[in-house]
Amino acid sequence: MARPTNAALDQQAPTAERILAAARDHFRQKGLAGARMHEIAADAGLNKAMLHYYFRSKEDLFDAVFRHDTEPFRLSVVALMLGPLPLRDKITAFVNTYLDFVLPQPHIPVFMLTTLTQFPERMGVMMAQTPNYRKGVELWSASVREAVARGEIRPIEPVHLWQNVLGLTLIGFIARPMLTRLFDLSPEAYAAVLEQRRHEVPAFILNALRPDA
Amino acid sequence: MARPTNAALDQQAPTAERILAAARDHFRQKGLAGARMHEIAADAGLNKAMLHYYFRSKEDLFDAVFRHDTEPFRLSVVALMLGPLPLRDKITAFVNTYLDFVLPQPHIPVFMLTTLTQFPERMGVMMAQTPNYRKGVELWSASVREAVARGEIRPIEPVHLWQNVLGLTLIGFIARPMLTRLFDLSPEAYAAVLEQRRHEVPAFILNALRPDA
DNA sequence: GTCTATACGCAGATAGAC
DNA sequence: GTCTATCTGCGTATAGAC
Repeated sequence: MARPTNAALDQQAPTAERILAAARDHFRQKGLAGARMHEIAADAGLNKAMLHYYFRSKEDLFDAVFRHDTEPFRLSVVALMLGPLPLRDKITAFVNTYLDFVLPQPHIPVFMLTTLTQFPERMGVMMAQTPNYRKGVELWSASVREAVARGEIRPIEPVHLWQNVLGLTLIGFIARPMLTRLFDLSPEAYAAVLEQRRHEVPAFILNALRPDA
Repeated sequence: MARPTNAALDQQAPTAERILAAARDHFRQKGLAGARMHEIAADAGLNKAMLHYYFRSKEDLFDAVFRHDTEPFRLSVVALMLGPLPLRDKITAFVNTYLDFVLPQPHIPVFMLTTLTQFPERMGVMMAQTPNYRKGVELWSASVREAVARGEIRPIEPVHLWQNVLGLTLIGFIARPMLTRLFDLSPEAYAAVLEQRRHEVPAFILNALRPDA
């Protein structure tokens, strides 16, 4: 017998895990306000009381989901930024790391961004749970400025380059409903497009940064 | 006496307008599920009953807001795509059109994208309210392919180029909470960054597309 | 730990006077 | 058109038996 792909349906898993897995699906797709505790309970094969037994309140459950969804990714990115790679390799590595995390769970980007927009105070909480993030950003900025000074890349501000990398990488997940309709793409065709971003995005960025000969 | 900037507070405006203006603020920031009818009513200087008198239900009110927020922009973009400009000018014009629409109302991008993610069926409704959108997309794709064939730009698929233009243009509005914290930018400094996108984005794209000499 | 039953509040929606 | 008062259902959360 094949294992169910969704942990929420795996009756073997410990109760807390089943709840978290079910909660993820609902919070990612409907947000904090839109999700319903009884639906989460049903998907986890339990009733509402158990949710409150394991996680005191809806907000606590939401916090657990949000943290679980973002933490490993944040830590990877900081590690990457602190690492020894030269700028262009860091860019490529970031794109690949992002796609590896998000392709299996394509709702995460919208979930993260809308949560941070609706509750900006959570950004502070997240940073507090991300050691060395400030050092990572400073190293990024420094290495962009150095590359510019050395003439390796065209002049660009670190904020703008970071924005460009991020925007190009996540747009496919955020604008999915729009892009599939506009270009009339099947789910399979769209999955292929997302996979192509792995090469398309770094190539686009590195071309844009290439200085005149 | 200066006119209040927010139409919701303008006691002179017709009631329906005041409701819509107040509703926009709430739906943009909290979404359909998170917004509260009595809060919208209070901001419009009315009570809940009036909201239901003018707009039968919460969903109807939401639809009106969503349409109002997206329609003029959609129509502009289609007009632009159907127009006579060469590809590179179309890209620049798109960026500027987008920024003109969104800079004064920076919550719109997240509002639009989360709405379409949570209720993908609305994409169909939107398309039905956007005449010639299909022709616009086809013309875009054709002109990208022609430019590639003529060697004016590096080879790239139309979906990818469209994605890149969109991602680079809207990321600043979507990732605002993240970027301001990471790079420690004041609201004024961040506003300046967004304004710089007007030049930064087209320059980045045109560099990326530049074929080898 | 897991359940059933229930408390409690609040949100959306309506009735009906003015 | 605008209001006050009210209905109704539903959603979170708790009590308490097993």
